[in-house]
Amino acid sequence: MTTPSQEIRVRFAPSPTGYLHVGGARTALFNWLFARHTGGTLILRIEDTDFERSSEAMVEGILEGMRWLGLDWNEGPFYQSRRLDLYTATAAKLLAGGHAYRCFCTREELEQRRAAATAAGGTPMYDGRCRRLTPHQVQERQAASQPFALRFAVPVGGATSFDDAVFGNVSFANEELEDFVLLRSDGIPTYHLSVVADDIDMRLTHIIRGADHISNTPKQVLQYLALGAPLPVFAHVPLILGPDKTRLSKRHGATSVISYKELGIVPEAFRNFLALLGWTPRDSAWASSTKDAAGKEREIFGSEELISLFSLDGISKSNAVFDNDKLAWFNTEYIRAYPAGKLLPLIEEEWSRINFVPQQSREALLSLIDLLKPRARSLRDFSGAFLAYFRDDFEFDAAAVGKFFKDDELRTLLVELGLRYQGESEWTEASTEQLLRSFAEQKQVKAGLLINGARVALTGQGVAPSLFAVMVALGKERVVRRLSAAAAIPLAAAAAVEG
RNA sequence: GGCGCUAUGGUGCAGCGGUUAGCACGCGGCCCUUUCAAGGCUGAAACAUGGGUUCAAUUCCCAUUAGCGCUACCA
Repeated sequence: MTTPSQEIRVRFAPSPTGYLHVGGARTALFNWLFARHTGGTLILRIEDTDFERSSEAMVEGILEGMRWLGLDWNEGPFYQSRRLDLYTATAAKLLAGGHAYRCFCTREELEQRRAAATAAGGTPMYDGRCRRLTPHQVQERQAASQPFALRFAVPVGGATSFDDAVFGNVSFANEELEDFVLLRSDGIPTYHLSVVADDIDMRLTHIIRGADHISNTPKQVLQYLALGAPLPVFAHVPLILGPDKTRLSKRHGATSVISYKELGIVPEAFRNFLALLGWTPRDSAWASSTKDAAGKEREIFGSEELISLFSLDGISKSNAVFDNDKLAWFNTEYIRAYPAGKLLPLIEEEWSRINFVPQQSREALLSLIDLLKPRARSLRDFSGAFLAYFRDDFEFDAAAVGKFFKDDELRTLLVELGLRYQGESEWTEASTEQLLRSFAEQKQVKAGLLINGARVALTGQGVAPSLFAVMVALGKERVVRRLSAAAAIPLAAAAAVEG
């Protein structure tokens, strides 16, 4: 990491018209990684100039999403709705410099002309008629207090281009750009004006944002030029698509970041997954650190690694499909790798969601978590399938009962096994296993039958850690109690499966 | 429709003129085994199409096709 001659300043500028969605989250993440990598500054700016659609609740939702992902910022949040003076001043500058003009066309007129142009097979673009108004005509209309919007006067002819850190040189013919609106007739700035005014005012050096803004960029470049401001580096990041390769939307399921929290995803896993959607570490300088012991490429990167590895030139140009399976894999990897102490607070959040307070000591909880985490797919398992380890009130999984518990004789045997365990004084994995195996031999049944049955009776699940480890974790008292109650395990569950 | 961008297995990426086209997720098989994971071994699976440039194209150029984006007094 070299010391930049100029401080790096980037921003995440969401519009609070919805919750933080995965695309926005990745943009935020890339900005954050870039800022942290370069020792720069990350600014949070709320683009709420669309008063109709913006709300404070949405701002809170966005902040909550960022906090969950562990993305912090250095300045802000700034609200554009409170910086209106800057925009009108900037607009005045543009007007004074001859780069903008008043447009008296009404919304209705505009719509009509657009419809007509489309019907005629043409391109619906503002025809610039108010740009040709004489000073006298403008004066007249103003005197008549006709409402007007302020439009940018796009240069005639030529092209506007910029060097994108991801896409390279991108160029647009000026004749393709229409005289876009800077200030609406109510005096509220449009996005085109407020971004540029803010990006200049906040001295941003890099603009990292979604590729859906590429087409807007020339309009912004033109304003920088007109204002005599230095151009920042633009870096457009490809979009995230759903499995059907269309833009990610509610239709594809969870799109808000916070819904992944509710799904039991570990934030760091989500971050790792997101970082690798559209970005990969550039090999060369970090070759050793991106390979595992066997020399294969790794994909699990902690926050610090991600920060040190991040660079703009590792961003790919094509859109990426959000893959839930891969996210699930990252999640299990993180859950397995986390020490129990780090997992506990996350699990406690899960429990509080279902109003459950465990009675065990912290030590007991930690060892239970260590026992269970290799099999966890989600934090939700701890508030669902794994509940039998933490309390006596739990459900029997119908499929498990159906598969391992059909036999009536098995119930009798398990009850008897419970009685045997009751008489045991030693309680270790070895002793419990030995007792079960000799009991099986004595009864002339396969040990596996009892093991499978006992697993269901003890945990309610067909899937569990090693049975004898479970017995030790549960403790003798619980094991005896649950085995003794084996006869009462609901048959309905089994019937439901068979039916 | 116009303009822009993109195009390697099902998915995410690597490759940056000459490779048996690599890795990860997912999928199949085998081993391990008390269940299920994990783990070990292993298998199937890709350079969109057509032209160029070049001794040589997945790689460079151009078309075509497809996908996505923009096309508002939304952001």
